[in-house]
Amino acid sequence: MDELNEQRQQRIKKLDLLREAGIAPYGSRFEVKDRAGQLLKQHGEKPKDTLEQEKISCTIAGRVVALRRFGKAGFAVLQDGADRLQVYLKKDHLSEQAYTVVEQLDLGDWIGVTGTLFRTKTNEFTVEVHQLTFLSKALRPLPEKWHGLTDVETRYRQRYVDLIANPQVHQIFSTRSRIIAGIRAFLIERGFLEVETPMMHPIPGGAAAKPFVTHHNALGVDLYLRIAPELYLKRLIVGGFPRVFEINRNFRNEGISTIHNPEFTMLEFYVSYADYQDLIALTEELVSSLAQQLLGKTVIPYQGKDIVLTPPWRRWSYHQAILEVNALDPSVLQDREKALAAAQRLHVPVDPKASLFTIINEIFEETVEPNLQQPTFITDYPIDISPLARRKDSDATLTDRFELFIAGREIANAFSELNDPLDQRERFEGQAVQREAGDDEAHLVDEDFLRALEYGMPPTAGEGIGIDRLIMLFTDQASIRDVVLFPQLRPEKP
RNA sequence: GAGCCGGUAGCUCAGUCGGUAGAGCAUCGCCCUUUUAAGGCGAGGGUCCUGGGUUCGAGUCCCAGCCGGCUCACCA
Repeated sequence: MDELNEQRQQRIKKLDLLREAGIAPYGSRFEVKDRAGQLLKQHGEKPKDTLEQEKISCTIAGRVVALRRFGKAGFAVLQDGADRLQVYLKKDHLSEQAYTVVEQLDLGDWIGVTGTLFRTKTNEFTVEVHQLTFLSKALRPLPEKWHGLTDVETRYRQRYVDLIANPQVHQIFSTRSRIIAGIRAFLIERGFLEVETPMMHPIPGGAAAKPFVTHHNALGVDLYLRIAPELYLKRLIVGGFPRVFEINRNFRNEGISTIHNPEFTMLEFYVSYADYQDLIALTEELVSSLAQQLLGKTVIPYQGKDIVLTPPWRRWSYHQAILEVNALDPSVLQDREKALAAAQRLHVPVDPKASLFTIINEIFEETVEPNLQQPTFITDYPIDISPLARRKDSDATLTDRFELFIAGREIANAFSELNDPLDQRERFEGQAVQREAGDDEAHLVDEDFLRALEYGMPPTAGEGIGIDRLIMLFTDQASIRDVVLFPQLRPEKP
């Protein structure tokens, strides 16, 4: 803090000077009549003469992000949302008090101005200011004007500074908001009801993941931050809502990486009477139409490569993909020893005691997933790794399920829901066996969920989409931390 | 959790072989009424991440730790 004091003390001194001149350094209401972006759009292309004839008056507010003063006049650049507009501050045009403000102005301060639009000698679209209202004093200096703020730790810890200094970061989070709004509109248009289900669960369910634990004092019970909303949303299908969705946070007590944050945003939606094939079509339409709407195209750049979101996307069965990518004989899918040998040959590290489906899944993750750069629906997952999904009619060892991969990452997971309460109970019991065998992420039996299914759930298809990863794709970001406003970091030392 | 890389002024960064810690921007003073990385002249500003050690002497070498990034592990 001490090293900051020089600049900070200077600014506090100016703050006092403003007070002495009768100006509130932390003001109140200001009637903003115009926005910089809208002025640029409406008048920004008009030639000098036209602006001089029209004498357009405007009132805008914003943060001073550049200041070029000379003698008794100067230019400031105001940042108003995503837009920047230059204002001209000339002593002759301002009251004595207003010019006092100009003299004490620092980078970072907020001001409101009223004036007329014109073009400077260098043809810059500018507001000639006649009235100036001081709105708020910044006591800390802004990062350097040319390089901005690049220190990654500071960018994440003090996102407010990142947003001030880096317009492209501002843009990413604006896009994030528009993507989520677009998804919401898409679903509501198709008859979905948006719902909110509990974030605190007595039994963490709906996914295989380690939960965060918390405690409710009055009830005297431990609760878990949800790892997925799935089991609650299906209760609502039982309750008779035919189409529901929820966009909200899930919490998983696991590692942090460029594609994992402990809290992340998930869209889950459920469609009565539909199956997973219907969701394949819906997913293609949702993602490609969002791309068209927000980016104006369905072939989008991601980390130096083009991703083709134009439907239709590739469909590839889980087992076919494993066999084709590795040129394996189908018998490895049935024989644990053969699978183990194949894994070793392919340099896929596996526990020699692992079950057949675990070995096969390791091979899938190691060899197939990285190849799924263009959008691909991997279908027909084995039942052993799909405890909530409906069995295939044609093969009881597989499920009516798909996962969507783009850029080598899982983006969505969907299936025809298992609505047979007796089968579901058996699956939960199978999970309990896996849990006892040491898999602490196997699903827990949720008796109330089973009771709900026993009241009858219509045939239903459900899907979860990882919103942060989708946003990474749309905004061409390599790290989830760059699409989450306040990513999780170790607490700062006091 | 492991490996690699990084942490020096408010910000962006240099710092040679171990020998008094630097630049640009920002800040302060003076000049300047159309600039736009404005300009000119002058000035101030440092827990070199922290703690040990080696040394006559450490930003620099060694050890331990903290924080961050990336990769891996983990995460169906």
